This record gives sequence, C-alpha cells and structure tokens, in this order.
Amino acid sequence: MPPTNMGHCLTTLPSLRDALDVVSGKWKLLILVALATGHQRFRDIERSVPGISSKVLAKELKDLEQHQLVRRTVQEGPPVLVTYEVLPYADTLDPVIFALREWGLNHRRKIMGTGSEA
Amino acid sequence: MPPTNMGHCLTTLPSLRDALDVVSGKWKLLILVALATGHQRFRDIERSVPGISSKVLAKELKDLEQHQLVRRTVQEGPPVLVTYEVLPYADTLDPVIFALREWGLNHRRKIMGTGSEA
DNA sequence: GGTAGCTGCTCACTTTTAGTAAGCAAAGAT
DNA sequence: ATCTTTGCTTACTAAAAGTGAGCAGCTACC
Repeated sequence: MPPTNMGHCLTTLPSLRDALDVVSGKWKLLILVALATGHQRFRDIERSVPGISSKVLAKELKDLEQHQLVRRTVQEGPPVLVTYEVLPYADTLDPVIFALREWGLNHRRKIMGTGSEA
Repeated sequence: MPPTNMGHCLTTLPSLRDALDVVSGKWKLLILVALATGHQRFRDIERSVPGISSKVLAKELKDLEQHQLVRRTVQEGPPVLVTYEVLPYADTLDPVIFALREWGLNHRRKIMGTGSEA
C-alpha cells in the first residue's frame, strides 16, 4: 500500500453522505451564516442572501428547523414578530463553513489568475 | 457589538457562494473521495458511490473536469481504457471534506441518540 | 461463432426540485 | 384612505435528478 495523504477511507463516504444530506444544496449554509451575522427576520435574511426567493427560503428554513439547526419563534403582537435564530448545535458547522469559505476565497483567486502566470 | 464567535463576516457570504457553486450538490465530494481512494474507472466509481446513476455520474465528472478538479484520460486500446484521477488542486478540498466528514459522523451520533434518553 | 458479459457512456422519459410572479392578511406609516 | 412592510403561500414554468433501456466495442467461454 503506497503512502497516500489520506487516512480517512472507510468512514468517509457514509459520514460525508450523512452530512451532505443535511447541509448540501445552494442555500443552507448561506442562510446559517446570514442568521449568525445578525439577520433574524424573514425578509432580512431574504435580502441578505442574494438570489434566494421567498419560496425557497421558507422551505430551507423549515428544513433547517427540522434538523434542529434553527429555531423559529413567533412573538405574538400586534405586530406579530417572527424571528429565526441559529441554535447552538449549528455552531458545530463552523469548521465546515470556515473550510468552505477559505476554499472559495482561494478558488476565486485561482480562477482570476488563470492564464497570467509568468 | 457583542463578542460572538464569528470573526468571518464580510467575506463569508461571497466566498461561500463561490465554493458552493463548485462543490455543492449531493455527489461531487463523494465522487472526489471515491477517486482519491483508488476508484479510477467509470464503473468503479459508479459502484463505489452508492445511489448514483450513470447519467448523473457522467455529468458530475464533466463538471469536475471543467473545474479542474479531475482529469479524464483515454488510453487507446484495444481495449480502450478510460481513467479518471483527482488533480492535485482537488486536494485543497481536503479540509472541507474532513470537516464535513467529522460533522456527519457527529450528526449521526446525535440523531441516533434522540428519543431514547432516560 | 454465438451468446453472454463488461465498459463507458447516451437517450427518452418521468419525477422531483428550483425559480418566478403574483398575491394575501395583518399591521404601520402618511 | 392609500401605500408599504412583513411573512409567507400559491400557481405556474423551467431545470435538474432519477429510471430504464440501449449501444458500440471489446473479452471470455464453450
């Protein structure tokens, strides 16, 4: 067996699948970040996640709620106020978000730089 | 401003979006892991990524190739042999994969544990 | 040399998901 | 009274994913 840089072999695929089942898709992580950075109302999130629609946001928030990453709170009014907040458990996703963000940053750099390496 | 655990605020959303544009979806990371763990032929990958279909695999591989994460090589035969391999650049995704794998592992543990306390 | 099998796909089709635009009830602001 | 904002939902359309079959090129076997 040649020495590769991968010690993760047997558990990787199933665990990754488990994670992806919860967190894959275009929007979920972005929504979590939006929430974590202080956007707690529906329209607020909608505005801060560029490109998302009400419909998809509503659905994604339901998913996130079901996965216990987000809590929806209704403060009976009037005016009725709906607030979303990340649950502590969602913080366990920080490493994922961090890694992806780093990679995205780097990838953009790479894409920008293609073709001009002296 | 209250001291939260997030130093990543301004660049997070765009970088994350960049990353997700390349890497989000149910299959791409799983395919990369399959490749990295020694499955280099089409049918081999297909078999090792449970649930994927030929059609989707073909499409995902094309995407990955276009993003310069994977290279397709045809060794003219006969028998014609098609091989896929992860390019070194794909290794930069290791932290992402690692983080997701860890999270998936933990999440499964959490889910298993719900409902049977006390 | 016929038939069965594997490989690396593609094609036609159905189902699921995402996206778009409009709208709606309750409230607030002017 | 009218207009705007909020937190959604509802129809509709478009795109993507999944399903099953199939196909060319080769091998393997008897």
